[in-house]
Amino acid sequence: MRKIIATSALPYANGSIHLGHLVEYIQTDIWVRYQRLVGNEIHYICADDTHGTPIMLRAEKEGISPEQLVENVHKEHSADFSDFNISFDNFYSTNSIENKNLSEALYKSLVGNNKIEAKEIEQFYDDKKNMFLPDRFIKGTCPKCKANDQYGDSCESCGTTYSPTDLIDAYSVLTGSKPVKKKTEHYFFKLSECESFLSEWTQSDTLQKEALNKLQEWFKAGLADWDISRDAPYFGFEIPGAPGKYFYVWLDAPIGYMASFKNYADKNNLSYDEFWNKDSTTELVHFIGKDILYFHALFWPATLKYSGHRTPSKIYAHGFLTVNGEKMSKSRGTFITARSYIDAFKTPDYLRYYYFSKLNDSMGDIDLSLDDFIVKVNSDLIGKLVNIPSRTSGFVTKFFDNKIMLTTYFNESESQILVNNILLSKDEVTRLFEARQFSKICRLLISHVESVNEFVNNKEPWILAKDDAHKMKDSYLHEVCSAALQSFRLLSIYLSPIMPDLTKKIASFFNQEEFSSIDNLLSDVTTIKNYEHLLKRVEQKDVDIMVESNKNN
RNA sequence: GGUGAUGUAGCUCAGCCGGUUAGAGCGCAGGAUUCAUAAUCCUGAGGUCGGGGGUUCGAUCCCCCCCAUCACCA
Repeated sequence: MRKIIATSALPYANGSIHLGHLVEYIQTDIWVRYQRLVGNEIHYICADDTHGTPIMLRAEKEGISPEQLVENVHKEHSADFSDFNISFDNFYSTNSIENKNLSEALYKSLVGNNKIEAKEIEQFYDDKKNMFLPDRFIKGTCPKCKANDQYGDSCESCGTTYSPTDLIDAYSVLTGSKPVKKKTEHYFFKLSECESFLSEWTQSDTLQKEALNKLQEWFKAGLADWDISRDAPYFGFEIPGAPGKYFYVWLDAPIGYMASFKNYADKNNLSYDEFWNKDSTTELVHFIGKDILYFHALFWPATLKYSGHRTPSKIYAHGFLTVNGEKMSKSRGTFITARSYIDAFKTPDYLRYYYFSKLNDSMGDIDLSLDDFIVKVNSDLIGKLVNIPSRTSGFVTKFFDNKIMLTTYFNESESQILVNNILLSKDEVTRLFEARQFSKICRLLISHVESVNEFVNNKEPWILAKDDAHKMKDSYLHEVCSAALQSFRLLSIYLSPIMPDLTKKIASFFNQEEFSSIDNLLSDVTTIKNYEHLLKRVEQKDVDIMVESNKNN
């Protein structure tokens, strides 16, 4: 049995969860639920990322403390994840005592290993607000295309990147005053000294090919030391022995994975050390978006390595979400929040299925086409999948007292073959789950679903039902309906990591609590409940309501 | 600007190391069927595989250029 920690990236506690975030949480959750289904020990860990200037300033604007803000957001995020059936074992916060202790401890180890260096740098400063300004809090006119109100790091109009000094008429977003340069001492993590380790680590089957390509660019450019400190005022952890200096949010954010696990392990009698010690034999798997590859494939393993910990086993990066082929947009209503989706559809399964049908192991972007969403979900799930019990269980209820035959008692070769083909797909399905080839699983399973419908069509149970001989137990009619229903049950087990709401209902239809293991596919299920419709169609008007509600945000 | 990715039937996507008539689902047309909350099954039409050039006996799949879209540039 494998022992695994899986993580999804920590959502920033500065805004609501939207459908773009959910690509990652749904992808991870499906993978995690699959691991549980095959009996591996897996701990799904996450937390809110709570520190940094944007959070400090937003709290100030709302007239509350940053602590209060991140607590409010934590409640909102927790409810969103729960409603999407994201099965975290722990969803914690980086603003926690465990994270403070671990961040300090890791930092001290880095200092002990001579990987931290203090350097004096110059930064922009807002002297009305008395604080240093991150690049994105400085705006001005683009030196190249003269577009107004461009951020301090790059121009959204022409795409040029530059430093804030290049801007014409730069001003502070906070006060409008002209930023002035000011010297300050910062702490740097000497990433430049980690090159040989990182070069080796990144090539040890921890990354996707595309990610590796990307890293080659960075290696080619040479690794620069990493500025890990910020000056007060800053919402975060103060650096030990350095009053007024705080850890940069990206230092303590990934340590939040450890902190969340520590918090969880302490409550559940698990060994923290077994998972994080240098010589750990457990697996550490990070699911991330391709935008934060830099942090997870360079800083993070280097931080772990030089603080005496194990390094990640796998970094799985996914692409971005587009809606209707375009970047999510607030004015078009395609910047869709998790909450508005749930309000409109009540169950996450439609979206979980749709993402599942499109996801694979690459870093490519995926598109949520809302028209396609409606037809795909309705056609695959309602038209084909749920149609199986809908069209066959009536006979079982009417003639066979809700009893279905065990597959081992099937006499007829076609019903045996139908079920066997589905059983035989188990290895393929598990292999594809493990490899995150979700869209391939989807095609495979739907083709089985189609075979079941084809089988029912060919066997014409409604004709058989006109003959009294077929209304007897173990008759051919009984076998045909049982084969369809048993097939449906097996397919539902394969689908259970994807659609927990739906498959829980299906389990209950077969008088089972839930589908908890893939190992006993042929458990002795013999009775069904009277059929009640399992899933409602997706209506255009629900999509419209959702899109409309996002236009006002 | 540099780097990387993407561009395959109306739509959403598959296409392994280059190799016989390029695939699926949806949609569309025709047919079968009526058990199922217009749900199923069969058949069919549909593509100069972004454009141009090259390598090769042969390229959607390799190389170069161009166009479009997107991302990253710490």
